[in-house]
Amino acid sequence: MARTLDTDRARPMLKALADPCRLQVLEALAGGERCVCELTEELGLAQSRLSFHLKVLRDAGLLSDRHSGRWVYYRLRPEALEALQDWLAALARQCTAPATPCCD
Amino acid sequence: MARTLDTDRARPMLKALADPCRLQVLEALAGGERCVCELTEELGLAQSRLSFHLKVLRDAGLLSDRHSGRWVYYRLRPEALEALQDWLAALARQCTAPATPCCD
DNA sequence: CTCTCACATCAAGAGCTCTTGATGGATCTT
DNA sequence: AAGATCCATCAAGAGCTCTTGATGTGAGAG
Repeated sequence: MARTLDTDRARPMLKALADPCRLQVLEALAGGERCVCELTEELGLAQSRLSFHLKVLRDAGLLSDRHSGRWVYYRLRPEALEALQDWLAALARQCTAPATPCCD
Repeated sequence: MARTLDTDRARPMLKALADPCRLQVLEALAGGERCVCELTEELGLAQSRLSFHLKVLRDAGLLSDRHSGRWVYYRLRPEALEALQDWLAALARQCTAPATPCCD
C-alpha cells in the first residue's frame, strides 16, 4: 500500500486518457512496444499529430520511450495503469457509506 | 468476467473524469450520497456550474441521482468505477508482451 | 561532408468545453 | 394563490486543446 495515487496525480493521467486518438495509441501499445513509424502507419495518423499525443501520454507517465538509433520505441507503463486502478478502487471502496440525509 | 469494458464505453467515462472540477465532485461523493445544495456549499461552486458537471458525470454513468421532494441526491456508481478498473487491468495485462523490433 | 530518414517542435487557426448570468419548472411554505 | 427554494437548462463568450503544415534536430547512409 502507501502508493495509492492522490487525485492531483491521477488528474493528468485521466486528462491524457480522455482523447479518442490517444486511446487508439494505447490500444496499439497494449500489444507491446512499438516504434513511432509503426504507429504512424498502423493508426493512419499524421506524424506531427501522433508525436503530439505521444508526448501528452508520456508526460502523464503512461508511456515510456526508448531510443535506438534513429528510432524511438514507446511502451505502456503498467505501473501507471495500476496506480490509476488503485485510485479508482479507493474511490469505490469509500462510496458505499450510508446516505446522510440532507437539509432536515 | 465478460463484462470488461471496451474502449468505446470507457472513453466517455475517462472524458468525464478529466476535469478538476468534476474530480472535486467525485471526491466529495466518495464520502457518500450528497444532495446538490450540500455540494454547492461544500465545493463553493456556482449552482449552474455544478449542475453542468453533475450532468456530465451522470451521462457518463459514473453517478446516479435520486429525487426526494425538491432535493436531488447524487452518489457514485461503484459498478462504473469497477468497470473502468477492469478496463485498465486488461490493458496492463497485455502490455508486458516482448518488444517486436521494428524496421529491420 | 552531404543527404536522407525518424522524430520533435512550433505557430496559427479550427473546434470543442467550460463558465457565467438569466430563465424555467417543480416542490414546498405560508 | 403567491412567494420561496432547489435544481436544470439555455445562450453567449472565454478559454483551452487539438490539427495542420512547416521547420528543426540528431542519427545513419553514401
